[in-house]
Amino acid sequence: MTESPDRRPLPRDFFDRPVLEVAPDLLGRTLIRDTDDGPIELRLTEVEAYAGAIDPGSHAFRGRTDRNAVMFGPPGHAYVYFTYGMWHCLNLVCGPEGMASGVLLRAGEIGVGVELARKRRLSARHDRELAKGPARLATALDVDRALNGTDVCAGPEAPLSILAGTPVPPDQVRSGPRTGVGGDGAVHPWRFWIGDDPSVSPYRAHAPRKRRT
DNA sequence: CCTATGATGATCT
DNA sequence: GATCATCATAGGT
Repeated sequence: MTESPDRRPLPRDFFDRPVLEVAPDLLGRTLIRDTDDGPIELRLTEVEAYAGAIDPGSHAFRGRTDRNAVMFGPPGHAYVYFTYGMWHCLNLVCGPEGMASGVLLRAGEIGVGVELARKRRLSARHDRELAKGPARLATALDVDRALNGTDVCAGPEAPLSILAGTPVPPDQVRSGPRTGVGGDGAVHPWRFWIGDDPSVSPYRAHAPRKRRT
């Protein structure tokens, strides 16, 4: 007997906590993207915590800029950034306000709207790869910087929102170093995922880029 | 399965 | 000019 997912929106208080509490608690929650063609729903299976101004791995580490301004605002809002010249990544801002902490949404399993996600992810050979990785997740859900700053606690009518879903029991949560984060930010096991879930992305250690000639 | 590499542009120094 | 919270592809095992 399994309990059905909770369709209530996560309250803003959920995000107004330290990011290391919020991040593992996001696993199993339901992210909804209300597109022009219909809704896409995703069950979160992998996230990473970024602890703002005290975290060398965080975009907020060197202070507020035009790009990261949303991170310094109130919790429960989307921070979307563009990277590597091609990709978008989606974060949710956590509290306390001003700490500029956030959770990178790294992977999930598409429930509703699989056909819509497939159209946006033509290179995916299996449905479990539709949102396996942060840029794939953003692509599958048609998330770009137009959604930067969206309040995700406003309910499923909003273009991007999150429902309580089915939280994951602590004994199913795994943790380890963050993907692609090097230097002093690499020591913290601030990546969280659901054990044995097929939609979780493979771990990649930080690799310095080779110099172009 | 695995590793290596090019793509591509905003952002920051 | 270098870096970047990445991905798709090519080719080897």
